[in-house]
Formats: sequence, structure tokens, C-alpha cells
Amino acid sequence: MIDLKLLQKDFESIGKKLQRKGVDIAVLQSLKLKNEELKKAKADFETLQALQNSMSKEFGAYKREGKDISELKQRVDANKVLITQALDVQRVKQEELEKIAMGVANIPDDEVPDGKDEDDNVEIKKVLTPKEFTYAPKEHWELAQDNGWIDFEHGAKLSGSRFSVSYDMGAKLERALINFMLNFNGSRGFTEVSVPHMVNRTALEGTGQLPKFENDLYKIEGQEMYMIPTAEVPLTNLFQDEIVPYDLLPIKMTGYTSCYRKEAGAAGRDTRGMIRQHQFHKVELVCITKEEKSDTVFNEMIECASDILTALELPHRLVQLCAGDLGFGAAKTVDIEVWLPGQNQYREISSISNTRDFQARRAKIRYKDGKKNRFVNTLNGSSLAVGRTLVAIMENNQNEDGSIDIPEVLKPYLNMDV
RNA sequence: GGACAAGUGGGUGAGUUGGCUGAAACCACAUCCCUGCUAAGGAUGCGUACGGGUAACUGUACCGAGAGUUCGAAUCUCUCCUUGUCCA
Repeated sequence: MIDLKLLQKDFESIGKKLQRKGVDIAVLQSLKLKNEELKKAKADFETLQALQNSMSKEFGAYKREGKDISELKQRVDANKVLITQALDVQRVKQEELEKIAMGVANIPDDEVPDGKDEDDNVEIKKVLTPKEFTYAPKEHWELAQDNGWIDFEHGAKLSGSRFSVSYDMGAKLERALINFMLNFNGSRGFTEVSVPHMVNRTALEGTGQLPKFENDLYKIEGQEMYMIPTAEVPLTNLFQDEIVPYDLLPIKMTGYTSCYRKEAGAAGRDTRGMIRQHQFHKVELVCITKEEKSDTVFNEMIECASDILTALELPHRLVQLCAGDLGFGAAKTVDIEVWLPGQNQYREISSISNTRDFQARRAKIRYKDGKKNRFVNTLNGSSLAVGRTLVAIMENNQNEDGSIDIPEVLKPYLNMDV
């Protein structure tokens, strides 16, 4: 959530920054106004309540001394009516404010380039050179089906479009990749955590998926429970409403979960293959840190994800997202895009974001800095999306006869000779 | 699924004939003092959020969550959640 004090103080500059992300300045103005109204309403209520409290104290004293309380009771009753009204006003203002505030995106960092959409993103660097093919490389769905690894028809039969079934080496590779990634992350100091795949509403509000993106989530019928769209949600909310011990920071976690997304806004995109599925495996990184350390941690995460791709010998590039392409909660994001020769383009395989204190503010995650409690910075990123990694392996490691070479680093995980 | 019990500050844990308890005590922690020898003694401070004030300080709210009774609730009532024990 946006810092309302900051908004109050630096309205001009915050407004400018958020406009880069496409936030309407009128929304911010109404937010500021509501905030002022709420403060006034609170002050009114508290004054009345203070009076009530002191009269109640008197009441006790009167009774002890055996004095007559009828006159006092009249005053108290009269005041009570006013309090009820004031409380109602305050409650309404509070709700109105929250409704607006929860829908305002995070402020982008100054270093984030201007831009409207993904076309304005800036390439930072390329890692590894794509290999030249002497024939037209196939797309992954063809390779997957030819090798009997992945079956889209039976995925559709069981669950509909955007689902698939993996067999044999396809299934084993998924498992190998998950293990490899978790171990790799572990070697970089990330603690492995296994979390629930269903979470409550509060958790999703904490990380910013709700209330704005309800349509993207699978909800459990009749319950305030949702399937997680990413492990970021449970991993980050582990610390919701807690004051994290100073010595524990930075907390670096990695976890594997399936992710469940409706992909509501992506109708017609990537309808073939396993680039965009309703359910997919992902190994995630989440870090909780002090603000001063958050850029360092951010770079460690990027490096970690990139190094996994390098270890798998997959060409990729790092891309800095422009302001307009940033996610709702992100102050800064670097995407990692892997080369897909079948598609002849780089495609996102990881997205690493620093949300600064945006999520921490919503989820109330703090640490004690001397006497003061301060909000932590939270960061998240994939390392990596497993399905897309498998796609990249298939497309990059394909041979002319349609066979696919297994990356050396995965062989131990598949009981293969190295 | 049924029965009973419990849910308090960083931790342990008082407080349940409603007011003097935002909360004893102990531990942990911080600062200071004493002393000097492997371990110990003393003092003070020490929950969170929001608001007012340059500040000292001060107002409001919070004792699992929500609602109710009352002038006033951690303490009474109801609902829910969680945990523990026992039964099926």
C-alpha cells in the first residue's frame, strides 16, 4: 500500500512518479482528500470518546461515594448518541479510503525507464549465444508430442484448454528441474520452504493480488480460500503481521509450488503448447530484507536465476521493465527471457521484483530497528518457471531427427550417466 | 463427527464477584552502576497502531476475530476461528 503520510507530504512528486505507471492523478487527489476527511472524523470521534471515558470514571467514583448519579447519567447518555454518529462517519470514511488506497499501484523507482508497455522495456544484457540451426527448428509442442513427453489432448479432456499431461521423460524432466533448481537456490543461501497451495483472502491482500485481480484467481467454492497464483503469496505472508527479529534479516527463501491462474486477460495468447497454462510448476525466491540491503538482495536473486539458465546452457537475456509494464506491486522489475529458437524470440521465464515496502505495508511485516519498528522490503522472483524451462530445453536442445539432448547438469537427477 | 478445556505484551504467565489493569510477576532485551574473576548483584527503561505537541508529554484503539449487554468489559452473553485433551 502506498504511504499516505508521504502522499500527504509530497503529493506533487508522488503524483508524477505514479503517472509514469499510468495511475490517474484524480484517484490520488481523491485519496488525499479522503485521508484528510478521515483524520478529521477520527479526531472528532476521539474527542467525544475521551469525554465519555472520563465521565465513566467519574461514574465509578460517584458510586463508591454514594453520590447521586442521575444527572451524570443524563449527560453520558446524551454524549453516547453523538459518539455513535461520529463512529459511523469515521467507519464510512475508513472504508472509502481503504477501497481507494488498496487499488493504487506501487511507486516505481526513479531508475525505472519511462515507457508504456513491453515494447519500451530495456535490454540489460545477453547471456550465451543462441546456436545456429542448419534447418528450421521446431516449436516445443511438436517436439513434445513427437517424443511422447507431453499430451495436450488428454489435458483438455480432463480439465479443458491450457492443461496438459506429461509422460515418461517429460514428467521426469519436470521433477528433475524442480530438484535441480531447489538445490541450486539452496547453494546460494536460500532456505527451502514448502507451503500450502491454498490461502485465505488476507494473504492475497497482503501481497497485492486482491482486491484488484480477483478475476485471475481460482476461488474455492463456498470458502474464503483461493488457489495460489504464485508461491510468492504464501512465502511472503508467512511473516504477515509480525515483527521479524533483526538478526534474521535478510530472510532468503525458496519454494516449489504449482501455480494456478485463470489467465483471464490472456485470451487468445499462447493457446498452443505449455507456455501459458492454468496450472504450472514454479520454483520461487522470496526475500525479506531491510531497505538498505534490498538492492543487493535484488541483484543476488537475478544472478541466481540467470545462473540456473547458464548451468542449463540456455541462452537468455535480462530485461529491465519500463514503468508502464511494471506489475501492480513492483517498484522495479527485471525479467529474464530465455531464447526459444522454435519461436525465434526471447520469452519470459522469470520475473524478479522489488516491491520495497509496498507489500510490507499491506501485510504489516516489520522489523525492529533500535527502538523503531520499520517496514521490511519484500522481493520475489521465479527461479524458474519449470514448464517454460522445459520448453526452452526442448527447443534449444533439439536435433534434426527430433530427438532432444538432456542438459548435463540434469543427468544426475535422472539417474543417467554423466 | 461428538465432549471438554484454553487463546493475554518478544517468551512464560497473573488477572474472570465488570471500574483503581494496557495489563502484576518472571525471563529475555537495552542503558547505567557496583564488583572483579568465570560467574554474580543493583537501578532504570522496555507492546503496537493512529492522532495532537518543538519537546516533556498527551488522546484514542487493541488482552484470538466479530457482534452484543453496560455509563464502563481482558473480565458477562452470542457467533466464528485456532489449539490442546478425551471419545467415536
